[in-house]
Amino acid sequence: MSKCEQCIIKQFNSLRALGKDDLIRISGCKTSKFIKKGEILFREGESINGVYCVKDGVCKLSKLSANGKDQIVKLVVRGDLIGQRSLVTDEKSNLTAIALNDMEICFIPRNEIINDLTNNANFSLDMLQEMAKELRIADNIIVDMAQKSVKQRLADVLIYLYETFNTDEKGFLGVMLSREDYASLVGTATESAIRILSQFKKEGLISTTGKHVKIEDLEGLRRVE
Amino acid sequence: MSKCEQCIIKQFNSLRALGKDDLIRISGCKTSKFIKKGEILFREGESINGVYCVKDGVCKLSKLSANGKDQIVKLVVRGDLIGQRSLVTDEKSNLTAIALNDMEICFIPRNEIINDLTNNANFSLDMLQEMAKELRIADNIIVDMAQKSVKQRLADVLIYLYETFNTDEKGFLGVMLSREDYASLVGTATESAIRILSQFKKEGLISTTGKHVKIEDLEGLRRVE
DNA sequence: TATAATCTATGATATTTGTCATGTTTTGAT
DNA sequence: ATCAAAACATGACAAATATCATAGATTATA
Repeated sequence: MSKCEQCIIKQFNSLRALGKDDLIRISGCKTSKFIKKGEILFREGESINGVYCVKDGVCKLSKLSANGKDQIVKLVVRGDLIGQRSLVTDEKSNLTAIALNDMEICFIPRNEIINDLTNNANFSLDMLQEMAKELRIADNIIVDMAQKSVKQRLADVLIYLYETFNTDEKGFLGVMLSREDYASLVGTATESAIRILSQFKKEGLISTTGKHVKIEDLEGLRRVE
Repeated sequence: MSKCEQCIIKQFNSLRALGKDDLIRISGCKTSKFIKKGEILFREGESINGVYCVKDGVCKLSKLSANGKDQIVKLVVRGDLIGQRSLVTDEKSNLTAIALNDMEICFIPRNEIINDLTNNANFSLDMLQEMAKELRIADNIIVDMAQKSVKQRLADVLIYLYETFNTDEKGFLGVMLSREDYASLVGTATESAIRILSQFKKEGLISTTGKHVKIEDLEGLRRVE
């Protein structure tokens, strides 16, 4: 099993703020897991009791709305932590986490890391900064959800995916989502998402082969209204 | 001018986590202001360079969307801090703050408080917990924006206002918003907000006298679909 | 207190989005 | 390779929401 103090992934999250001794201690009690595509890490309402550090793969954080549809709030990628909020507030999870890929993750139990939060100002400040960034992003999403059309939001999602996951050798987006996931990211009906993707294809903005999506005209997507 | 160390308002925000000495120091360099209804505290893109502590009154935090409409992201009330995010990340403001009431606020310059954030683990942890709560609320708003109808969102807003501001002697909501503000909170056109408020009146859920709104049937509002 | 400016209200209509139905394609398991 | 299940696609229609136009009510101010 790999050691936290040597792991490059920690550069991408608040664990970078911990000292070597703390990392060695944490390394000793962390567990490492492989999660298969589609598997559930945890559900809304469950206690997480620790934080996950994503070594590889992608995962969606979603919430069930009153009308029975899942809304994806955030995609979590390599290097991200999951569960900081519950760690900090000691509440049950507000979201459900489901792997979109095969994932490799490490789990650090709450007991082992909660003291670092109260004693290590570097660590808590780093986490505070990360959370401040997330909050700004969330505010921007609220504005977009309220003010942009479904078509614009779907174009935004495609641009976001392109910029976040890049493309594979063949030029396809580095993450494969179902049409339902697209709908759930945008906050629309699955049929609407399908229709708009079809329209984008006709307009030459994207091309698709099954679930594989290729961005053909990034600037065109940016111009969608 | 009132002294921070004796001020009861600090109980409601992270300043409660500071020690007496720090509060006395901060008290010595804070400024106190009265802001009139409609006045702008700061605009999107400006540097705030400190935090505001709201002693009295209400203020809206909004963001201009691409289509030219303002979206209200959050209402800030007595006891809240404004500008923590910018304090933490040292970025310019992402939002515009406009008073909905006559307000009384204190301003604490960044330089005076930033060291507390890096040195005082109690303070940064408290702020981290507050921000974690805000982030959960923001996630829930994203889901509501994406999945609920305008009518439901407007009913939610009325319930939120009732629970947050209570009512005056005559039973009217403790905060007075324009129809445009209602629309901007919900994320819809002003005409749509007006129409739905009219409908709520006809259904006996609320009554209005000019800008004054009275909740007549709270449970009915909760049942709106 | 007049008068302009702003806010509220409502109708008519267009546009967007959701829902239901149906057929096709892809995927996964045996 | 075959079959069933799931995912994708599209048409037809309904519902929700936005936009434009217009008029009345309220508010601020000279």
